Amino acid sequence: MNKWFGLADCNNFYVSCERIFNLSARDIPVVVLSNNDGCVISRSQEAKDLGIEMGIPAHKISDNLKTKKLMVFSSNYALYGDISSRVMNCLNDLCPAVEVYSIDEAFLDLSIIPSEELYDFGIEIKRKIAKWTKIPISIGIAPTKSLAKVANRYAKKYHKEKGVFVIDSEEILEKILTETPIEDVWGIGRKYGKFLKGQQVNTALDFTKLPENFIRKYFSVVGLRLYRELKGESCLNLTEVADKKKVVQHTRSFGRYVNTLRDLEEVLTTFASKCAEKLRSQQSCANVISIYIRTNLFSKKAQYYNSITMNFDIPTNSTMEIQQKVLWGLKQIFVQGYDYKKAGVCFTGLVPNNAIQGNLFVQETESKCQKVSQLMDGINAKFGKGTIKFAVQGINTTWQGNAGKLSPKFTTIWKDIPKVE
DNA sequence: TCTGGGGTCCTAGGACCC
DNA sequence: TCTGGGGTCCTAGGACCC
Repeated sequence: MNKWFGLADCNNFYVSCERIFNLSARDIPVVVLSNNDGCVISRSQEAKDLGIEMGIPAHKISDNLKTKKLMVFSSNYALYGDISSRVMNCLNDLCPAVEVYSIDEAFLDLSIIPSEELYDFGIEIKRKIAKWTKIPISIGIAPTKSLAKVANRYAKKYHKEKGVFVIDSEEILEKILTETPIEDVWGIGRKYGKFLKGQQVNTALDFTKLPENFIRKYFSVVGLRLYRELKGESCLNLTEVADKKKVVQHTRSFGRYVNTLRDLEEVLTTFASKCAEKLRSQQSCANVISIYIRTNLFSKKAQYYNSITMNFDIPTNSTMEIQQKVLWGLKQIFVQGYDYKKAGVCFTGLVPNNAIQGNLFVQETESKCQKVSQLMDGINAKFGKGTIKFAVQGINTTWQGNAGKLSPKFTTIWKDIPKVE
């Protein structure tokens, strides 16, 4: 039996989320900015038409703000995350099997759908998602995941009205691959794209015509898989259950410069506490923690970067234990006299809670710390994030990033729920 | 003035073991 | 003085993704 993969991808996802509740954002150019209102990370079609590029710094679109009717939003991840899970739930209801690939994309296993019905099936999914969630999606369908990606891109670009495209014959496959520039292929980034173009490999079709030993020589097995997938041989399966994270981190730029040890303590213990919550929510403990602090890379002033990596005697996810480690580590790397702009905390060596190796030489304090963390999680779940935290995390967190254009958390906070009057 | 954040996988090379 | 070969594990760095 033939395999059929679908790729459902939300169009301009963050912008589309903002448009659900904000009617004045429809039909005009809209962009959503990254954390700290730094860069453009989502654009409506109208904003794309204005020539606003993906990833450009926000200050470079200030002209558009003045002269065009451009609407700007700070990113509202509480909203996007919630809308995303609604879309994914709908896809789960409609499809035999779903792999959530990112906040706005999912692979679908459509192998049981008769091939002559695939297109209509795609149209129906799209129609229902639009009706149920107000999010427009595009769907690409093909015999491999990589080709479903290609088909999806093609649907967005050339079949915008219908938003569905199926690669179901050799002729169509060849035509699509010819019309897909190599740098637009999933898995071909800037570096490989440049290299391939230098070799006169300009389209996805050119790539599939290369001899296999060329691929083996210049690409890893990832490239080889892609090569085979583009030729129609399915190498990547659908994985319905997401694995636990292998790395958990929290890094942010600040809304203002930070110069004191005390403020950095607030920052890093806050970041560490967010990570600890993430670790507990996936029932993992960490063996290793790294922290770093840095000045503003884009500034001409004196630069400083330093990091430290520390091991725990026994893997932990307890906020208290972690914060003690952070405070000690920060003292090792902090140097007075710089304007700090960014910091981060990263946990690695993650192990499941129930598979923790004890340490002969350390007395286990299993522990009040654990209980305190669990209690705090409970309180914060009930009364809202940040209801209770450690004093070291500070109260007047003036270093927090800018988010001047933040929309309400329409679907996740009671007081923000839209009212009909 | 203002430039994001969180991930994955693979490979090469060094340390170490028998 | 002569000093092998096969293997594992870990880490850093690079490439990519959304």
